[in-house]
Amino acid sequence: MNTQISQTEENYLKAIFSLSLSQNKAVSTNSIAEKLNTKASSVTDMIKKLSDKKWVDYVKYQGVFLTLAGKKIAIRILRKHRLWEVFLVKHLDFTWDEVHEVAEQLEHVKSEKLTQQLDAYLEYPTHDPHGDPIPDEDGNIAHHKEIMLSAISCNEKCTIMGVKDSSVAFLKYLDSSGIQLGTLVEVVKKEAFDQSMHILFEGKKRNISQQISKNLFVKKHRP
Amino acid sequence: MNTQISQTEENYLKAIFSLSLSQNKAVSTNSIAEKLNTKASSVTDMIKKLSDKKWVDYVKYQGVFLTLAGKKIAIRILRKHRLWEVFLVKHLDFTWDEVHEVAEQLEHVKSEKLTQQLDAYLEYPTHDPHGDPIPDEDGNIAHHKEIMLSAISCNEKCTIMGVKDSSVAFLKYLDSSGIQLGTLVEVVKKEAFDQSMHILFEGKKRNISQQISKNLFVKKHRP
DNA sequence: ATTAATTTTTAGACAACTCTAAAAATTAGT
DNA sequence: ACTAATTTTTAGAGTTGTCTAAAAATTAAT
Repeated sequence: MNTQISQTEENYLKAIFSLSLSQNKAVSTNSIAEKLNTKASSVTDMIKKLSDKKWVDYVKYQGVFLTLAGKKIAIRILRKHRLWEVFLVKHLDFTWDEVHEVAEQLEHVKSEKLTQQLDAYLEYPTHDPHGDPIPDEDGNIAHHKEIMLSAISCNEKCTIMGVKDSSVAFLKYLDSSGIQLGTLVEVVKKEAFDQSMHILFEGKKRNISQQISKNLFVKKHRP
Repeated sequence: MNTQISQTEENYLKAIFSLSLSQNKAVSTNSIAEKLNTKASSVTDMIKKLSDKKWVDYVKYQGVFLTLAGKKIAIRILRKHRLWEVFLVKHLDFTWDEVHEVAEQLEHVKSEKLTQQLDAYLEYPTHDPHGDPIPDEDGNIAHHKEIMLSAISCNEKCTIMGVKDSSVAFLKYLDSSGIQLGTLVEVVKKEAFDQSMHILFEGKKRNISQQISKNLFVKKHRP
């Protein structure tokens, strides 16, 4: 059995990890296929391989769970991905909607020293440019409490902490609106009709749809 | 035909480029196989593919030449490799014998913006940590005149400009001797017997074998 | 509780890259 | 110039990861 992990295997573990975060059931073959833009039959093949290597627990027709070993690998890749994102934005003038594609490649570079030194060089950042937490060397993830802007009531204030949807289109929309991580937002009014909300930030007033407010993580300010 | 270049194809082009520098004949199948630690039959297969893609000119049993397009790709990879080496040494505390392996991975990351921004961030370095020139954006390489320390006469002075052999073993030897790029060296005496030479640098005297002096590029000081 | 719809797996095939062993071409030696 | 040694290519096969189409299992619906 080949002992070296391939980029493809890494991508599968990363996808399974990410899917398992938003549920506590086994991860289905189809959901993995959709996430990786591949076919269910390919996923089944790969899952068998990952299972042989003891990175997932697999029961036929029942989907998979990551083992501890598998989770460790997935988190290590996530850590690299997010560290590189910080590097690209902080030092190479990338915007937050440009980093993902390049980080997808950089995350597969294998060198313990590289990761550690990069972490140190960036001064041990805790979050990436989208507000997602960066796992530490031991794999601990400081996950933010998941409060969405859509859950904030009238006249309450909050700070933008992260994005749920990190598609290029959404990030570009935020840029054009002037909304960034750390932006202080006050909810002025909510429309019962379509759940859109009027918000106030940096002196500007805006109306945002529920689709927007449901994809922004916030930290509520104490009243 | 697949239009995207694979990492393997990139490595072949890089190897052919490097081999073609030290000769002006066609590059042989065997020499490529040796360089890439693979078998001649695998090389033949790949060469056919590269030839189909118009990256090499290939005549059966006669070896290959890079086409202009092929050379351009090879130089672009070399540029990325050396830029990353500079980054690793300058910012991430890597030593010059550690960088190669990691740069071999980083050089395959595909992003024009990444390369350009990295170049700018490093302030447009002209040489990598081994003294090898970094091609500019247009592929121009400022190649140093190839004078070896072994060709320097008694009582002449010179500066170490680069290494020919960049194996880990050789680089470590140099470190332990205190020889670095930029070190000013005076040739004190040459033994006719074994061509070893006595050199003086930074107040220290040393005897070095011909194997060493033949692998150090130098710039002669005007008399 | 059967049938229908959906999901998942299997079977067979293909593309990229690799290998070993044998055949063909080139080069070198006398 | 002819044989011997070397280099290169071909033929056939293995590995990884992918796909389509069909079969099997699970889930949903009446």
